[in-house]
Amino acid sequence: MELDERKRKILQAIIRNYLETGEPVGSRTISKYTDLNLSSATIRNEMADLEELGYILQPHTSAGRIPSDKGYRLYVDTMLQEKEEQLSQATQEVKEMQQILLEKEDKMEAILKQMAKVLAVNTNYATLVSAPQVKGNKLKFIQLSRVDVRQLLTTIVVEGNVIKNTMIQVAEPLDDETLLKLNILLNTNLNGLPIEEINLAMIARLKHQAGIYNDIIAEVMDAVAAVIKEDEDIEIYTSGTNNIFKYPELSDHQRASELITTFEEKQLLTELVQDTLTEENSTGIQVYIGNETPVKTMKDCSVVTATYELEEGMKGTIGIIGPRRMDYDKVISTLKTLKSQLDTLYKKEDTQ
Amino acid sequence: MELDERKRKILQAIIRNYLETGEPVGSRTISKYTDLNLSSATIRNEMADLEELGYILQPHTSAGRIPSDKGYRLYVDTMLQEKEEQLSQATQEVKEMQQILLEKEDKMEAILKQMAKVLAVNTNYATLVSAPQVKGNKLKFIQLSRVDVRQLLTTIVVEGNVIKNTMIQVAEPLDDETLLKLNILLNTNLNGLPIEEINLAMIARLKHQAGIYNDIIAEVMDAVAAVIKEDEDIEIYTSGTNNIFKYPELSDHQRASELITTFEEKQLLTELVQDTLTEENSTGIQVYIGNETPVKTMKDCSVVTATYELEEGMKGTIGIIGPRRMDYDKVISTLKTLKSQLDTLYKKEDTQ
DNA sequence: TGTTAGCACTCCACAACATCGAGTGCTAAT
DNA sequence: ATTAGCACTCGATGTTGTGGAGTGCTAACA
Repeated sequence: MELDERKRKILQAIIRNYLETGEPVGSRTISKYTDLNLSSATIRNEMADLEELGYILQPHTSAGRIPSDKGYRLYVDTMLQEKEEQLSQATQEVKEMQQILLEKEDKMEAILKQMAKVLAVNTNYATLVSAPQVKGNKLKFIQLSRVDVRQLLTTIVVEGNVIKNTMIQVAEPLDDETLLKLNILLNTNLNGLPIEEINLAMIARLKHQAGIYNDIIAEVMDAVAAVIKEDEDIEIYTSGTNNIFKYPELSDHQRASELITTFEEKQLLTELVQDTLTEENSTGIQVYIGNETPVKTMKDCSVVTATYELEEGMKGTIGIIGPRRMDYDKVISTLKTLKSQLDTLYKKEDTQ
Repeated sequence: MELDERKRKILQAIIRNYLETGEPVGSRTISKYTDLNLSSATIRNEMADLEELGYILQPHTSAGRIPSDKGYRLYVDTMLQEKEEQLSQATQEVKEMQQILLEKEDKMEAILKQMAKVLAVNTNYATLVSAPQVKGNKLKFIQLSRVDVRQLLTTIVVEGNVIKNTMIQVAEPLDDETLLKLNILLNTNLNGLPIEEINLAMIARLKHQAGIYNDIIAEVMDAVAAVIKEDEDIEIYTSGTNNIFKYPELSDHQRASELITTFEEKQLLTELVQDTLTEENSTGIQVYIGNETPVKTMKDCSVVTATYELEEGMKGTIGIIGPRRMDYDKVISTLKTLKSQLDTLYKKEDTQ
């Protein structure tokens, strides 16, 4: 059996209708909904075929049909309609984002949180934003300052202006000259190095050069190591988790509790983010339908993600999590627009 | 009508039983549960009295009784049993906390998150931890560093070792000498000042002294202002929100959705934290029962909070949010122990 | 006078049952 | 190939009835 044009149209109609209502859709509905001018009986025959082909399924014998994962997949891959109006509608949220990014000060964290929130409010789905990873970035600046007689402050700036601080308690006071020497030593040796390359061998060499300042160097290196390590567990911000209650198919106790937990324990989401970052395709947009998602607790959800790249190597993820019957059109076009805005942001800034 | 000893005992028995089961408790149950050796009929009479006095109520005519807010209040105020075993049991979690605090490095944020989590896992309630506020604290260290030709890094350390950074873009490069001068100017003028006192008048004076470096001073002051402002909105960490699903009385759609939203939009919790911090009583522990809580969405919950003080003026809050029928005994003793641990932490550290 | 046994009554929870209607598959006619 | 018609299925919804837990009240008792 073939999936001819008419079957495709009917499938499309079924999915569209189901996305709107969330109810199984029957043959009579389709018979009127489409401009195919076919009777419900004909539709019924076609539907039986579509079911056999695996694109739709029946919750029970005398109910209408709902799309299967395979059906959604086909829809997402080949049937999305990029209407103009849709696009302009999508930019609604994107405009708000731009506003946020313009006022961006330097509080990356606050911006990302805000982004997640605006997206959630506008889409009525749960959202997720991962902070850009500094993977492969270079150390730009390192400094020791004396804050107190026995307290030193390590300040480390990585490319992309990620700033980290650590306090170090020293056993015996350092004089200004020593401090200056240490700073020069650190900067000449470490500046410009990708943070991943600052490893044990490097530390050993520095310790050697440091001579009597062994202990302090060791502590500073620990701080640097902490920075590197810290960036390994990705920061993820979520918003709109309560939106799941808007979709009955997700909000029974069992599922709701699992999902809420997943959103709270953000490390459960890293798998998703990682997957997105690695499996990047040409558009930078990925759609996970139902069981396709890497996170098992989301098997009844669909997830649409976009990978953005602020600067060379600074990649992050934006994700939207909702029910299978998600408004893919809107979500995808929103993410596409947002992604392109973010992608060009750095360049713009650079040339301004 | 008086609340005599027997009535108290019956009330206590009703509450205890209800805390365990969550079901309305009937006269027959109490008749056997207590060692009063009274028949169910007698209990019934007493229960009618207790209801008239407002300590208990009936969900419907032929159901048992459940405690009213007034009943819970009396229980919490006068009937808590601080068994020894209870206390030692409570310290279970506290020990984990101590562990966490010992490994504390300097990542306040991580510690607080972890604290919230451990508490949530152990108690089966939702938890909240607010970061200590720096209110009234003094500026300890301020420094400008050149990171790049046109980028300056402002590092500000406040007492209690809260560190803030801001990047400043400057129009034209500064030479080393100027930078040094600026640093001296900033430190001599600002060090030791309570951050609240760094206001417009101060800025004006500095601008005057700064002469041609007007612009940079202005920017630095903005950064300082940002630090102050930032500490106004309290940081709150929550955990175990999914625990609400363990209590049927909280987990219908309506309530669950509201609660989840409240926990996600943490600013909705600031009111609670503020209230706790201001209305501090002798024990430092506060119990809000049902409608007593400042947050309306929690009218079906009870909240127990503790105020801890790391250093002079650095106060924070720990809270446990659960159903009205919360295990007050356990929660309160856990929080008491934890609070005292935190309160003494700073002193210990200082003298070690 | 306080306590208790007994009893009629109330009301919810739960199960059994009936009903309705949307939707189907199939057949036969067009 | 399409469609009208029909018997059938099955969940959703509503009705009814029964059981049991619990009450309040009364009368008897210590």
